[in-house]
Amino acid sequence: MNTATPASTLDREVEGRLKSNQIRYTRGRRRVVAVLSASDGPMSATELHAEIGSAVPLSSLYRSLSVLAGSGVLDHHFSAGGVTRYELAEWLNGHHHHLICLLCGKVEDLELPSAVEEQVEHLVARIGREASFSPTDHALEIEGRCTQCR
Amino acid sequence: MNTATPASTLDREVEGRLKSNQIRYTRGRRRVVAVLSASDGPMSATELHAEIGSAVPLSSLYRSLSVLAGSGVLDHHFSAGGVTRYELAEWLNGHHHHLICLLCGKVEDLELPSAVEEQVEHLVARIGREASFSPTDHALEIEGRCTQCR
DNA sequence: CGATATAATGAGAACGGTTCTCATTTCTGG
DNA sequence: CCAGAAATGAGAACCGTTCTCATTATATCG
Repeated sequence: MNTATPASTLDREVEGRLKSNQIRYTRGRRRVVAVLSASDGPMSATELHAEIGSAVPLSSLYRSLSVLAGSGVLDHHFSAGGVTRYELAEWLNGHHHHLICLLCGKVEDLELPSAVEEQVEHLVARIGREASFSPTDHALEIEGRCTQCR
Repeated sequence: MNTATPASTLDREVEGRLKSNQIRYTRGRRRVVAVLSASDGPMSATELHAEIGSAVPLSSLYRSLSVLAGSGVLDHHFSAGGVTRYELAEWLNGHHHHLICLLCGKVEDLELPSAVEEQVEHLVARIGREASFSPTDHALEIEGRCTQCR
């Protein structure tokens, strides 16, 4: 998702970020970014593999994912079954929260109205101050049943 | 954690919950609950094993964890390396959020002042309505650096 | 353009947290 | 105590992920 950022712009941004680390923006990595930018939530290696096809073997896919995450192009988070899911990092995708379906495991991105988001930011900052913890990121994770599983 | 609930009361509550499902509250399971009730954040099977000692072998520990989670005594969530961490369910431990250290991986429970928590509840309810999603639980996950890793 | 260094790829083995199997042991209720 | 049900323990199996290493692609410089 990112209709405000056409693929070419996205690619340019990613390429720039990678180049500054001497990392090449190869075909396999472009596919990963393309598929993730079209998704409305984080995807696992297996899901990406299914979407991309056997052109990018699993071992390469896994490596691309960790390279992209390591250079800040992707964010990752962890779900049931020891599975890691990836999505475009927030500087590419925008800050958002997650709706997590307890039945099918699907994770959907959720962007809050800016007024509400501001409240959350304030809250997080205050918590950091009071708990002597240095927050760098936050997400409201809402668990429940999605439309499909209702 | 849970100074308002002495171990014996906790045990009684857990035992009741299990009994209604024909599940026995055995020594190994008591140890798990005891260690978790003394922890200030969720623990992995490995961490529990280190704390409890070899009296409860890993295979039994894993089974106890899934039985306890399955009957609603424990909540679980997922972290790096395919690791699942467990903690007392909210009806035993109280509702809370998480401070997650990006460096050492430690997760600490965080209870919000009730006024603030109420705001969050409202927010979650509203989101559910607008996104046609049925929220059953939520947590604000705050990532950053903990006191030790500062 | 061609040479060379550097990074990426692909196939398969290895790893590690978790789950499963099954024979044995422990509980519980009658 | 006995019979049935549930839990245990040791080890094998599972599966997502990471590693290894030989090969291939890419970029840069002369």
